[in-house]
Amino acid sequence: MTRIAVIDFETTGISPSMGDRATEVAIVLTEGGRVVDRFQSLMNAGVRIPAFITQLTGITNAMIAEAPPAEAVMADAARFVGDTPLVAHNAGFDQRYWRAELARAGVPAPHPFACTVLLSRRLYPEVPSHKLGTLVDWFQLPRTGRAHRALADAEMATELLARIQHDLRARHGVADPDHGFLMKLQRCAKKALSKLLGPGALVHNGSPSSQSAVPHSRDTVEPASPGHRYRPL
DNA sequence: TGCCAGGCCCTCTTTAGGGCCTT
Repeated sequence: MTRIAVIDFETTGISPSMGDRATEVAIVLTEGGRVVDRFQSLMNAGVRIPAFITQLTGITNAMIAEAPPAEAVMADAARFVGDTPLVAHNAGFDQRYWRAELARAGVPAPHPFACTVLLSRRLYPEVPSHKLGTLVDWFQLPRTGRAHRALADAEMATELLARIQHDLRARHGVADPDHGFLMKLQRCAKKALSKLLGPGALVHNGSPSSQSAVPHSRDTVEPASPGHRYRPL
């Protein structure tokens, strides 16, 4: 069964190379397109959170002060992921934090990252914006919590990934759009898409509501609740 | 308060510049 882990970080800024650190990580583990496990934790990296980041995410310095050390959280996260390939929305961002924070924890980070922004740009050129929130609204995907919190964003990215995989099967006849195929698709030049997806690769069929119903990836699992580690009952 | 980076992508391009996307 194909496993994919969808990850999202909340951070103090946009660049770990400029000293920014992760403040929260969430990972949604899927198997065969269904959510089978979740991991979420705030983390204390010993840095202060800028006010505008608190305004954006709702994560405060007081919340971080009570959180476990970043190195311990990242080691747990790495154990949770194992060798499962990762997916993120704007994966370059999350991959940089994944590598930077795991390096601080002394843990290797060889995981390949597929990117739902790149996949969305290739599959849905008609969408006016490829921001996660815009795509969720466009496809009428469920929202499970406050945007810009790690677990809620990871859940939304998981729903978007399910939509992408559904459309690859239904519209393009891809029997198994696994992580390897997603990596190949996101690297594929737009002019070469028809070779990978067929002659109708860039032909969309109208508004999202006119398309066939897509089963949600979280339909069979319990909704998220506060805590450090989430497991479906 | 707004900027900080990095990779992708488009175009009035390719010897470049700027928008998008993430926090």
